[in-house]
Amino acid sequence: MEGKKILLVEDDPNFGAVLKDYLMINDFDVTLAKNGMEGFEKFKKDTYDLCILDVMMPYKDGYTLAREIREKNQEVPIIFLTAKTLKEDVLKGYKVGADDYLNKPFDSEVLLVKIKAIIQRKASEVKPDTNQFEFTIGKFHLNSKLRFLTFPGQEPIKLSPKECELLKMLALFENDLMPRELALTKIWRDDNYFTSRSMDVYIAKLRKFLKLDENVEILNVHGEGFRLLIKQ
Amino acid sequence: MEGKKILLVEDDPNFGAVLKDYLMINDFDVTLAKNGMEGFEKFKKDTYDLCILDVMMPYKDGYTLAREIREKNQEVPIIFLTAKTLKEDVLKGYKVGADDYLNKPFDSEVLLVKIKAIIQRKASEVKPDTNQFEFTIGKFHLNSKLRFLTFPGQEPIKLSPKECELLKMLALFENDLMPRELALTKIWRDDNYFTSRSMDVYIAKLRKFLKLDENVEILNVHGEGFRLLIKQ
DNA sequence: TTTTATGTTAATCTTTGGTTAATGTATTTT
DNA sequence: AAAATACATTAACCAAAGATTAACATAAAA
Repeated sequence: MEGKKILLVEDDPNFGAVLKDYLMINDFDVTLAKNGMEGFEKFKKDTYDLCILDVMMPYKDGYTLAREIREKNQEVPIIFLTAKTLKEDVLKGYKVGADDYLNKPFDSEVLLVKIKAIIQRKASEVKPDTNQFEFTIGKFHLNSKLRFLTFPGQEPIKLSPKECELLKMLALFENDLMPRELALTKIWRDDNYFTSRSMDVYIAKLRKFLKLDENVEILNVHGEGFRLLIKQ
Repeated sequence: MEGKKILLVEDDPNFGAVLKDYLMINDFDVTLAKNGMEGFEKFKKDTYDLCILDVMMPYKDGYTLAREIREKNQEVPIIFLTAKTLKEDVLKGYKVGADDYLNKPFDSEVLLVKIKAIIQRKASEVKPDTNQFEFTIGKFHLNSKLRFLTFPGQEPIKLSPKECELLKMLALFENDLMPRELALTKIWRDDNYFTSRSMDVYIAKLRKFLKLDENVEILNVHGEGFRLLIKQ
């Protein structure tokens, strides 16, 4: 549950700051945006596990923002914060794809319980895309669930979570460019100098493993990303 | 969604009847019980897709009933109806394993939306067959009802409830990953540092028992969970 | 040729898991 | 009621696994 990324969009700066601090104390990684516009910009730039949106905001209200977020991402859970308890609002929220509704003023402990319940629920749902976990990479076979990379006549190689996720993503883009930025935001959940270097380290590790099959190779596309090349 | 069975436990006969009718008009198959005692009797006699429990009831309140229901069945969704909005009550409800909370007076349309959302969610969850209680684990045989683990030429080993549940869950995932989080939420009903360590202690105990058969092993998948490996 | 991006190794830091034993807690036996 | 028991949780310590960072080397682009 630790380190889950939350996008908090709240126009009241005091309340926003307090709530952010409270969530961070409880081991969430919180990004605060002070209006709908900024919220959507931040949403596009990163990958979040949960969005908490204030309904009443100037320029762009919570519902509009939620609809925009849903266009980009059908999965991410959304919680609305609202002072209103009007039925139409609640129904409107559910229609836009809300996961829960919280009336202000609310108890922080209740919010925490709800957040945990929602994140846990989402985690246990079957995701159609991410569900594939068996890959053939040249003579190799990758099981990304058990994190095993097998090669005929060899003991299976155990992969670390990062090694495994990276190789899986390369395999999904087989022979095609896997953008650097994509791997960083999806796997490292952050895109900066250090995570970028970290990724390079992992590329080196994978190359070492993949040496067993001379027809498999990870190529760099300068400034763009990497390419898992599988010859013939 | 049609014909789903709902157990409605509500002591106010007027309100109960109205709600029952409303739900039946909306194609649910509703059984009404007028107190906790009767509710539990009816629950044991049939299989329901959802329970809607009033919190405030004479003799046996909704929480107590929910706990009893949870003992028999960890899966069935529970919605509480309550006039109170006290924080402790909400938290208590979630701890007992509630799926949602509704404050009276509530809007019937909202209730309907919630019911549908919850039933749909539960339907999409994968549930391993929890009724099975006989397992073959290599040369071992586990009876999870009597909590006996037998090995040819040995006195049967008596297992404690936790030992047994954990081994059973591992057996259900035989040779596949049993996610740590799943065992914690299902068996320990909580997922935190201490329950996690407690589980590790139980894994150690099970490993000790399983040593008798060198083809049976509990492997760890770092950060993910455990795997009951049964060789050939 | 100067800057920027990548390759690689090793050191350091962090998180997770294994194990034993002590402590807590409820139930049963005496 | 006290003692015994069975079981579960917590603590403590160590080991293993994994991730990041630093440092230096090399390659590609501006």
